[in-house]
Amino acid sequence: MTEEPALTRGEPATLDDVARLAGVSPATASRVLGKSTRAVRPELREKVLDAAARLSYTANPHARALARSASDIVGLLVHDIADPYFSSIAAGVTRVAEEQGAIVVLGTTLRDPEREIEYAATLRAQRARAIVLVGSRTTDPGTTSRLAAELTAFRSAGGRVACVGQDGLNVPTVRPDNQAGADRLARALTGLGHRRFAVLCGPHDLVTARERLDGFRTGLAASGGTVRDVVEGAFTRDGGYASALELLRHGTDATCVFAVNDVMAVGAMAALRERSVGVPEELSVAGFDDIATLRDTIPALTTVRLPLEEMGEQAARLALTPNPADDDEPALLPVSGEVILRESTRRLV
Amino acid sequence: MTEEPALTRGEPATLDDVARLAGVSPATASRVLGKSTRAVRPELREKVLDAAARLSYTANPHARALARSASDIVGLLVHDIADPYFSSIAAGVTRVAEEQGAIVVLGTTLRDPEREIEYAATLRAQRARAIVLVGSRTTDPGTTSRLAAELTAFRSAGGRVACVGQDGLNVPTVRPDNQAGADRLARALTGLGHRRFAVLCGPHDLVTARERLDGFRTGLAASGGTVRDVVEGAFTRDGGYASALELLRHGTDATCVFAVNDVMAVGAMAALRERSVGVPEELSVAGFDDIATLRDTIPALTTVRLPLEEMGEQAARLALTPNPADDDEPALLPVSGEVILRESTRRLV
DNA sequence: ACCCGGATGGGGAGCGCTCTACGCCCACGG
DNA sequence: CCGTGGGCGTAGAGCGCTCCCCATCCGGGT
Repeated sequence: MTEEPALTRGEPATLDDVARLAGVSPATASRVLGKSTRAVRPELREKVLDAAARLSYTANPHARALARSASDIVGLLVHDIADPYFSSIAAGVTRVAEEQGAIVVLGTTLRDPEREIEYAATLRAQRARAIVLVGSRTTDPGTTSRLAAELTAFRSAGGRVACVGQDGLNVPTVRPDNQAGADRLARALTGLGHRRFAVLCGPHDLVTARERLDGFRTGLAASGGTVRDVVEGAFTRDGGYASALELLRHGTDATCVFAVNDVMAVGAMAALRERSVGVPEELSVAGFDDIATLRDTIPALTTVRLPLEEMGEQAARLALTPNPADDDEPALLPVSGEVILRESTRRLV
Repeated sequence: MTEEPALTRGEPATLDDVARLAGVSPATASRVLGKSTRAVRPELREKVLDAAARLSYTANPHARALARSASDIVGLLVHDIADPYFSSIAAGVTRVAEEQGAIVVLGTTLRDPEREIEYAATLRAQRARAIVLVGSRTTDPGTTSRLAAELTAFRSAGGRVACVGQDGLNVPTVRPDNQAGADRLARALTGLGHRRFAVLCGPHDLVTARERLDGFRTGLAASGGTVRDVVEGAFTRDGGYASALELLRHGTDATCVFAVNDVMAVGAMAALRERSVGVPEELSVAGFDDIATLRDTIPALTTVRLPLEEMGEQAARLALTPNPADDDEPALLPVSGEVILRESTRRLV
C-alpha cells in the first residue's frame, strides 16, 4: 500500500500527493486548490478536496510565491511597536490583513529612515503583496527620495503601498489632519482663556511634529495667543519628560504647554509632577493623538483624538484592495482630529 | 550588449544573472552569496561579490526557502498587540530577531486558542525557523494538547519553538514565577498592615491568572491575610474595570484589592475613581507585571515587576539559538518578579 | 614518473507549485 | 458523416536557488 505516502512519510503532503490520491493530474489539483479561474468538473473537484483533507494538505507558500512571483505577505513598518500609538495602529492593520488572508511581517525601524528603506527592499525581495508604512516622514530629502525610489520599484513589481502619516511619498495615504487639529486645539485653549503657550515640539525634522506646531501657531494667531517657548526633543515619552524639564529650567511665563503628541505630554506631566508644578492649576498641558492608555492618566489629558486603530484598518484596506486609480492619483483619506478638553487644561478666569 | 540584462530588464537580478556577469557557474555564485560552507577561491569570490553589487542582487527568499526547505521566518504569536504587556515583549522579540537576520511574522490570536493553533499550522507550512508563543496558556486540555501536537510536528520538521508564559507545552520557556511573585506581594501587603483582600482574578481558565491567585493565597496564608472576595473577569483593562465595579456592587470589607495583572489594576482604579473610592485612602490596589505605561499612572501602582522586553529577548534567543539539549529537556528560564511598593497601597496603622 | 587525495569549479537534478500549451471528447451544424 | 469549437484534462516547462556528485587541477609521497 503506497497509495497515501504522505500520510506515513512524516513530511507534509505535496500537491502531487493529493493529485495522486485523487487520481487526477497535478494541474487539476492545482486548479481546485489554488486560486485558479478555470473550471473543474464537480466530480473531480470533490475528489481533490477530499484527498486534500485526508492528507491535511497545506500548500507550500514558498513554492507558490516562487511560481507566481507574488506572495500573501504584507509588510507593516512601524517606528516602535512598544509605543501605544503604533501598537494601536498595528492592531488595526493586523485585523484587516488577517481578514484578507494576508500574513503580516512586522518591521521595526527604530525611527531610522535607513532601516525603513532596508525593510522596503527586503519586502520587495519577498515579493510582498503590500507595504504599510506607519509614522511620520522626515524632512530629509535624501532618505525620503531614496525611500520613494524603493517604493516605486516595489510598486512597479506589482506591490502595493499605503502610508499612515503624510503624503509626499506619492502613495495612498491615511492622513491625519495635523494642521487643522492643532489649529482647533489652539483655539479651544485660547477659548479657555490661555494666551501664552509653550510647545514641546519634538524633532525639527519630523513632518508630523512640524505640522502640529504650524497648525497650533496658526490657530493661536487667529485667536490671540502666542507661543512663548519652543523646546525641541525626542518624539517619545522620555523626550517629553526631558523637554518639560528644560522648559522649567529656562523658566516660562506660559500658562499652557502643548506637547505635539500624547506620549510626550504624558512624559511632560511626569516631569511637572516631579517638580511639583500642579497640572492644571499652575500649568495646563495638552497633547495630540488620544492614545488608548490616556484613559488612565491623571489628570485626564486634553488632546486631539485620532481614531488610531481605525486608521490602521483603513491603511491596510488601501494597501490590500486593488484600486487602479492609485496609479494616477493615489488615494488620500483625510482623518480629522477631534479636540477633547479634559482636566489637564484649566479655564483661566 | 546583453551582458547585464538585469540592469535593463527591470526585473530583479537573479543568481544566474550574477553568475553570468561574474563569469562563473551558478553553483559558485550560490556558494559565495548563500550560506555555504564550501570554499571559493578569493579571486572568484571577489568577482561574484562585485557582480552582485553591480546588479544590486538580492536573493529571492522564496526560492531559497523552497530549495532548502527552511526559511528565515520567525513567528511571533501574541494575544493582543495593543496591550502594553504584549507590545513590550514583542519589542524585545523583534529586536533579537532582527539582529539574527530573521523576519518577524506577527500573529494576533485575540486570545483564541484555536487561532493560535491555526497560526502555528500556517507557520509550519511556511517552514518557519521558529515560533515564539507569548501569553498565558489555558487550562483547557483539548486545545492545549492539539497545540502541543501541532508544535511537535513543527519541531520534528526542524522548527524551533519558545514560549513566554508557562511550560506544559514541553518547549523551551521563559517562565515568570507567578506563584512566588504573588506570594511575595502578599507578604509585602500584609507587611503594610493589610489583612483582608479582594482579588480580581481574571478568567478561571488562564494559567497565569490562576498561578497568581494561588501564590497570593499562599503568601497570605503564611502572613496572616485572607481573601474575602474573588471576582472573575476578562484579563484586560476593561475586565478590571468591570470586576472592580462588581466588587463595589457586592460590597467588600477588604482593605486592599489585588488585580492579577496591571492592565486590570489600572481599569479597576478607573472604576474606583469613578465611584469616588479613594486609592489608597479607602482601598489599596496592587497589580502585576509593571507594564511601561505604569510610569504615568496616578497613584503609582504597586506591582510585581517583570522585565518584559528582556523576556521577549530571551525567548527569541531560545527560539533562534540552536540548543540540542532542548530535545531531551527543554530549557526553562525562570524569571522572578520584584515586588515594587508604590503609592497605590497604603500602610495601615 | 605515477598515484592519491585535497581543494575547487561546474553540471544538473530537484524543491513544490503555477500556467501555458496542447489534446481529447462530445455536441452540433451543414 | 465530417468539420468545428467549447469544455476540461494532462504534459511539461519553468520560477530562482541549493547541493549532491563528478571533473579537474595540483602538490606530495614513494
